[in-house]
Amino acid sequence: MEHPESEQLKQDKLARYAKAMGHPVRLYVLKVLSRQSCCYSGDLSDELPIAKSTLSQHLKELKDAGLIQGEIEAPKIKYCLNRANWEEAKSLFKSLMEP
Amino acid sequence: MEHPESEQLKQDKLARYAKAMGHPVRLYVLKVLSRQSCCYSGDLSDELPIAKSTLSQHLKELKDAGLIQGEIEAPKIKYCLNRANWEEAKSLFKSLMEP
DNA sequence: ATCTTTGTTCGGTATATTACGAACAAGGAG
DNA sequence: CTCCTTGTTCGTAATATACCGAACAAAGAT
Repeated sequence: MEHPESEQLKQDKLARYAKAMGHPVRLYVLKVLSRQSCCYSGDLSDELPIAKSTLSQHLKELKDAGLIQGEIEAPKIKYCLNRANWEEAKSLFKSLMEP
Repeated sequence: MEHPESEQLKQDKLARYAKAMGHPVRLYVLKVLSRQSCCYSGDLSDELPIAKSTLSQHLKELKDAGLIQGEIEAPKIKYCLNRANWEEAKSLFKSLMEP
């Protein structure tokens, strides 16, 4: 019997998730999204003391890491957690920290 | 009744922990240490395909983030998890991901 | 006192991150 | 069509990260 996924691969995945979470702004976004279904970029922009373009960059990083996803709802964009990957991240953190 | 610690502060702490965990090598070190009490830098060096100096840098980052601590046991250095902070990190991740 | 082992620190380089404002798209409103 | 709103992308700059080999420091071994 072997692993369906190598430890190495899991490690790299978790590192990727952790890295994406390694900034206060991105963590804030994730917190908001984990507590409500979705939100608009503008909502976040109102609450955060950073330029729109900077926020956009952070959202892109979260998207690239697979933690969130955006859906166009013109003229806005609705952001939600990527639930599947969020659960995966949770499970990877758990198995690291609660062996 | 209020928070003994502001949400903001917790967020920043978690971001700091997450950032420290955001690299495969550092994650590997943490995994090893979470499964055995301690280890020596040399043990890690043998298993990792990176220069000693690079490993040393990663260990320093983990130390600066408060996740590990080193104890001199000449001529080696024994590294252990910083249990208190490890538990704190665990709890912060939990409260983010399992609200 | 010299050698050896173990790690850290230094110097250097390449790449990545964070941030901003200005310019640019996309699409609804008037 | 022209304006307005919403976000992204571009250009740029400062700082941080990741990595290596060489030099250095500490302390036990010979």
